[in-house]
Amino acid sequence: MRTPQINTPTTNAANDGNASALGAPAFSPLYQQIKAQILQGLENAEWQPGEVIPSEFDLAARFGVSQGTVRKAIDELAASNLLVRKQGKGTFVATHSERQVQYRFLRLEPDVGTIQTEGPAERHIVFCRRVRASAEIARLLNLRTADPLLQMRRVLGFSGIPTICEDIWLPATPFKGLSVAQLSAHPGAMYSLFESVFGVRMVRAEERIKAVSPDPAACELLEVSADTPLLSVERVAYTYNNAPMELRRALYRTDTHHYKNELN
Amino acid sequence: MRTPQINTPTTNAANDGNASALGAPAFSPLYQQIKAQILQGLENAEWQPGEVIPSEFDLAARFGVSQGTVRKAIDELAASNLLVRKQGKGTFVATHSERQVQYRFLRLEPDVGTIQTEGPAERHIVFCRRVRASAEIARLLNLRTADPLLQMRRVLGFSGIPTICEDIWLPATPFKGLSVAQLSAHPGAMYSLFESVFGVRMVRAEERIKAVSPDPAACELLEVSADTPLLSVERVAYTYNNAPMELRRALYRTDTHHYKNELN
DNA sequence: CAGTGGTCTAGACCACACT
DNA sequence: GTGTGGTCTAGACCACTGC
Repeated sequence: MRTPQINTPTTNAANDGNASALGAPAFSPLYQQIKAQILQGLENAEWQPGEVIPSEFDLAARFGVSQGTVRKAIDELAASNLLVRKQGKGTFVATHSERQVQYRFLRLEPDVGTIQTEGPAERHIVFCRRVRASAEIARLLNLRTADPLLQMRRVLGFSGIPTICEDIWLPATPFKGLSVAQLSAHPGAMYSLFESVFGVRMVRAEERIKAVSPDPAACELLEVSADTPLLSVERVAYTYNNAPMELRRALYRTDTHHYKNELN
Repeated sequence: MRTPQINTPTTNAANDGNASALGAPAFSPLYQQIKAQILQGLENAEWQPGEVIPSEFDLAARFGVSQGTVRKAIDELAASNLLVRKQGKGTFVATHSERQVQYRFLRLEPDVGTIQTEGPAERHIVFCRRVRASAEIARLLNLRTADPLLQMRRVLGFSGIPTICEDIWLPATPFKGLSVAQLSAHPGAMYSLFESVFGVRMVRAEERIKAVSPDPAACELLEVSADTPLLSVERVAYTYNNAPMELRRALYRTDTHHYKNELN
């Protein structure tokens, strides 16, 4: 939000082709630069989740471009679920708590057709403690080995059946002060808490899925026998700038549920 | 491509608000109608995969709208991977054979970092026969029970290790004449053959994933013991109009590979 | 060079929400 | 009504491709 400067200062309007003669081949369309500026505003928490951002005309004036250009920038941010447009009201910073789907990245759904709404799911936190990063976890979270982490284990159940058992690792610094009490008290999903209390917004995630046999601990927590195959889902969730902020290793029971994926 | 007519004939240019006073609340933006018309052209095979479609200006003239409106329609079709834009050359009908990724919907990748390119994968067709649809398969493919189907079973291997075993069901009518010889002869992926020989283009797919223990037949084909958990992937692939055209039930070995998913 | 898609503008009007 | 996002237009110029 600092610099209304665009590309080379020489030709501001229209299009100025490559930025600098004899320079790097870097050229990005105006709307990409606007997009980057708005993204910067989001990272700097200039606007909080749920708040409106300035109108397209305001932003256009601020950046010295036309409304259509701002529009295209916002279009892309809205497509990445970072902003939400509401006709007649404004453009809002996306938030986790408002979402219909309580579980942002959870792709598990019940086998039976429809009626079973899943309800709010029973949550049980097994433990929450401070640990140090193993080499592997450090690599996935882009930290150094032995960096401090928070680790928690929890079980999610649907209709009284424990279905998901997951270990969660978080870098200690951004989540300083996170406690079991907080986790238990918070009504909504975990990402909603991260957002409202710690200002950490998860933007996208990558999952790696395998089929495994459960270890004894998981057998007990999920109440299954040792020969029941489970879905192993390793998820790394990212904030802005592709910065990894969370690692989850979960085991899903798939006798009554399945992992649903849409391919385009 | 038939009717250059848009919404109500009364006001062609600009925007005419709701189509008919006192009529249904149906209103769709011009670019959506253009999009539908282009889609119609794709369904009617007016342009073949790999071919160019008319330029934005040509289409704009044909439909009696501005170039920007056509552009927005094409934008959405390109976003759904139905069209591919190439600057300076034109807009092309998307094709499977041209794709870098040989396997359109396959999300399995090797665990080890990078170097192993996977190669072209070894393919082995176990059988291919005519069957009749069970109630369940008929439901998934939007057919009637006992409708004629083609069923084939095949095994895919990477680096000499059999990794995927899948059953494929296809409605017999659109795929009349498909033979093992054809399948074996065709160099590329299966969807490429469907497209070039039978004119069936798969546009999107849905997968349901579970963890299972293999049945004896799968054990033998995949060379694993009965207590090795496998990923069960049921995929329904759709053409235009959300018409299901293929059902696959696959088992993936996940000891050396994993299913990779990106969540946004 | 002409033709294509890609970007940008300025202005118009529509649909929706709030007051 | 005013202000917001949503659609549409007409025209300009840029970037890339191929003749």
